[in-house]
Amino acid sequence: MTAHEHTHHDHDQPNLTKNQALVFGALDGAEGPLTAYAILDQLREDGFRAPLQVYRALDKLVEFGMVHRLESLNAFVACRHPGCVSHESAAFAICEDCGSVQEFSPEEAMRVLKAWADAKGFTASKTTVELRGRCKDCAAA
Amino acid sequence: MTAHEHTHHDHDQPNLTKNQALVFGALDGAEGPLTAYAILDQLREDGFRAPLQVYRALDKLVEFGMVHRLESLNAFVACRHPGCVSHESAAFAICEDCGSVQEFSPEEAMRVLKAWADAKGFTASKTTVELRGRCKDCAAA
DNA sequence: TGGAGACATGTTATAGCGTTACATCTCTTT
DNA sequence: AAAGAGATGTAACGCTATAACATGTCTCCA
Repeated sequence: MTAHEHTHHDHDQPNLTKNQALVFGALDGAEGPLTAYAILDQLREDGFRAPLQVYRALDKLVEFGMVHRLESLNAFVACRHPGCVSHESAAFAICEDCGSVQEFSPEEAMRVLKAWADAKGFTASKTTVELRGRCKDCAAA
Repeated sequence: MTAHEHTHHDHDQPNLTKNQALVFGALDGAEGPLTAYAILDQLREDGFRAPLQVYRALDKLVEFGMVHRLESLNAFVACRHPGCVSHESAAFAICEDCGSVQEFSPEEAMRVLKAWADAKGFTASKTTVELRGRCKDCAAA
């Protein structure tokens, strides 16, 4: 079972290893983001025993572009790029009331950031954009 | 000694408490970002003994807009807003080679993000924008 | 004047997130 | 069969952050 043949952020679904498939399944089935330890607890019945098993799988899944890390939460979500846009331009709106996360692709904003980077000679390998606040539903409640 | 009378992200320099002043001094004198524990170690000779002393001061300094938290590093930097722009629109370019951090204010990008949020009914209380990559100097080397 | 309230501080313990180091297993290739 | 590469298992540890509780230090005002 191999999980290679990948350049970087490929759009093809790679052949996942057993652990990668289990971790992705946990994230894909979850409503919101999960921490590594939450995933570990969920996968104990599948034989998971140590954090490293989760982190190793997460590293690969992020590399494949199938999972995003939310820096401001120290948590992970399965990728739901609306319209199947580039994984490079992902941004997240995180509701601090209900914990929901919306993924979106602010391509115009990303262009502006890239323009700044180009002008400064900065080569960005990853761009993190996260909005923390209150979602529509929670604001209405 | 008081450190109040603040609405939110005031531009006035508040009267800092002893601990706040020490922590801010450490960050302001540092070349790059510092973790809370690095600050703690640096302030042991000033009587600091526990992480909480640092975190309490950091919370206030962030609230005052004098310090930014870098989510992707779990570290903190003194604010160096070029041109004294709003603390609300701060972004950071973090070099993974040399550890340097450039703060900038991509107001156009922030406007685009705010427009998305408005359209979705999302009220953002904080916006995190961090570029990870390679700075000009390190690319040249 | 002395007590109440508000805020800052001190201290210990603990919870949560992530990695190092090392051993083993399973395939593929030759 | 031997060698190499990648995946996995396990234990121990280190870094990041907070909970809970105790104490100190002011100001205000009855």
